[in-house]
Amino acid sequence: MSGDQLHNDSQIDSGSRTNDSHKHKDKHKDREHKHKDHKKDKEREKSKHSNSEHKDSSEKKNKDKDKVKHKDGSSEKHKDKHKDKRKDEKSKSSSGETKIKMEKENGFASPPHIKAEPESNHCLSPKHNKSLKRERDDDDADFKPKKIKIENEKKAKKKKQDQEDIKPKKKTKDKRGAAADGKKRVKKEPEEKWKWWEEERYTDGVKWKFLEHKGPVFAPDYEPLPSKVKFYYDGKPMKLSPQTEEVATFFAKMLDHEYTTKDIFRKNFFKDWRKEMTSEEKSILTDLKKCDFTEMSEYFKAQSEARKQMTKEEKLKIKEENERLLQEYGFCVMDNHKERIANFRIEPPGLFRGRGDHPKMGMLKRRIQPEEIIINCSKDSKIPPAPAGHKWKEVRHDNKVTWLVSWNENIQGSIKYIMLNPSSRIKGEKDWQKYETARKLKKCVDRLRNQYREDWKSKEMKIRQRAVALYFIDKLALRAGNEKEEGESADTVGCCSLRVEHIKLYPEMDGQEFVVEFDFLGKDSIRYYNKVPVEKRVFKNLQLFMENKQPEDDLFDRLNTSILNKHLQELMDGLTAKVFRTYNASITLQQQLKELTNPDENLPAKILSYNRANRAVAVLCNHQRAPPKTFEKSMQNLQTKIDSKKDQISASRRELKSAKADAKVRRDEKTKKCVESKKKAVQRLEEQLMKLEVQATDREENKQIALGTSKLNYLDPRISVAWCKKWDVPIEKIYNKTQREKFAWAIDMAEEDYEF
DNA sequence: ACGCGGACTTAGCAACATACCG
DNA sequence: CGGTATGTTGCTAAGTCCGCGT
Repeated sequence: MSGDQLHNDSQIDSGSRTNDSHKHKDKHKDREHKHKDHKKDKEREKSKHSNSEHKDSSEKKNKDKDKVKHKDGSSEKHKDKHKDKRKDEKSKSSSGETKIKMEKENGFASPPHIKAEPESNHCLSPKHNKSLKRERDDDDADFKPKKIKIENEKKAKKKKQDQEDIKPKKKTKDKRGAAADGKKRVKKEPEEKWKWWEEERYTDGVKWKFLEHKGPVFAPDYEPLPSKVKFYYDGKPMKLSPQTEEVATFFAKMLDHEYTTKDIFRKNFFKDWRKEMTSEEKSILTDLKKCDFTEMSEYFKAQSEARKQMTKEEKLKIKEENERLLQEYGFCVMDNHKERIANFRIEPPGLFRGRGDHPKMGMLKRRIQPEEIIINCSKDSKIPPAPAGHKWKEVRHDNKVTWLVSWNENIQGSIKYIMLNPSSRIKGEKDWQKYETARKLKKCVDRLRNQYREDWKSKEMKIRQRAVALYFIDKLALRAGNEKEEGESADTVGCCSLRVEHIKLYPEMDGQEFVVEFDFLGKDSIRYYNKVPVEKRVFKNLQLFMENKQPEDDLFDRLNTSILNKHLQELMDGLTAKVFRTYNASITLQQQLKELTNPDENLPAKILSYNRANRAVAVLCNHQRAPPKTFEKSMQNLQTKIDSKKDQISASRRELKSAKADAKVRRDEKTKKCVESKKKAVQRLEEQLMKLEVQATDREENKQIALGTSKLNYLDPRISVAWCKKWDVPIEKIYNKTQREKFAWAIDMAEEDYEF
């Protein structure tokens, strides 16, 4: 019934769909889909275990009586770019055999135990969330930065450090901290840290009232090579003009990287290099193959070797110089407070290397001149001077944005910015708000889920697609998937931009029904591979969406991120696709922590539990990393240690035994004591062994999973802080110094009973 | 609606710094 | 004390999403 029905229905509209889903703009000439880079992806490949379904109570009662059709007039606009054969070897990717065992950890993020709280209105009502705190009074009279509170941070810090270095009386003060971060120079923060989270916030898009900074630091000028370092063309030495030589050095420095052997890289490089050449050079240097950079390359290797061999003093000097630069340019004043800048250096010139199969790899990233720089600061601030003999492109005073400096980048034509550090108020507030939005989603996620399940039955194709896509985003934490211009970057996709070739449907597989196999490259060309059983209705819809389409056609041809987000916005104020990732990540952490933490276990075991919870999130979000180069070896080392520890234990046991025997015979105080101490020794060793084993497990499980990204971007830090408080785990075990700075707000405000 | 520029978040990797081991 | 394993920071590419102009 429903199947046939659907089928028929779909034919009604398949006409129109097929029509345009097959007309392709021909802008996509061809792209050679080589995907050589797949090696890496393969290595990382893993199969995620299937996730459990949302509760699917209402399943049976919905028959597919509805008609599916496109609303006529509905934009027949297809995202019909992908014509060419993007078929590539992906298919041969053996389905996830490498898999990382994670059992339920990677389960679907929605915990069953969250009951629907009764505030649908909460979510519906637009614009009511307003602020976490009172609004900031905007006519705040004395908001001008007359006095800068933390102005002496620098000095204070310095002094502190000195102190520290001199007399390590740190222990008293920072006993908990000492363990986790450096024992010696525990850098002290300035006494009273500014708690911006206790202040009112701006409304109406104003980001600051006062902003002063020193401008960017430019890349050092090019220093020509010593004349003894030769470049050869066709076997003959050739002196290059400085600009030409500079670009040549970029290539030389990459010589032993694999990508200098790639055609696209070489082609792009050579084309851009030639643009830098004098006409004479241009006429001579016509073939990259005849260019010999090896002497240059050797020279740079020697240089970096020499750098490593520098004496302590030399190194210290460099360090001091860097520190000076940081102190001068690394901070700004924003609204009365000195704040750290994230990236105060302009990106130096070099050869572009995108990630994955990037069509622009090898292109020359130009050196940026002051004349290309836009400075943003407040009118009444001291405007940073341009370098001598130069001027800025523009100085503007836009307090509706957060950046201090911007420039255009020549590879993608995008804008680059200098902005503040994550510890800054402006970033922190935003981050906090992000988690508040996710918590708001928590309150209405059940309603939303019911909604999209209903929409699977809609008669409008567009709505069905939207609903299925949303299901994926929710269940699998996929990214939204904006359209990308073809040929501008690597061919990667997200949910809305999935193509037919990226999924395979299996009505039945390994005893499970309705399995969808995903295999595509996502952000940063990281492979997403997963086999998921889905609800029947989803499965049927997918079949419908795929009817009469080519592999390179869009799966959701009536959907894009803008349509989806518009819909989400209507369901909940502030809701967009990425909120689901945040929500599902955070709720998974919370729930996993609850599940995995064993109150009786010791500290290392608790931390392992935390890492496992964290890992469950990383798996959900597909945060992968290349296995560390030294992984096997370090694993082996650890095993050796474990083995020797075991030996020690048995030796120690034997001693204990004989001591006991001895004690039985001699029955004096001394031997008794001896037994006791042997007993202790065994215990201690066993504890050490445990710790090592835990470490080994942790590391093994972490082989190709990156925890950092989720920790930094997806997990409400208050969950972690609360967990630490609850179980008496020092926060330093979970967050390093940078992370503690970024999450200072959460550390300060979350209590042990915090609920996401 | 749509396409695009702009602003801002999220991402993995490499270089660097520090802890650790023999 | 030097060399290596491990943790941290810097770097910048690659996403998301919004708002504007058409």
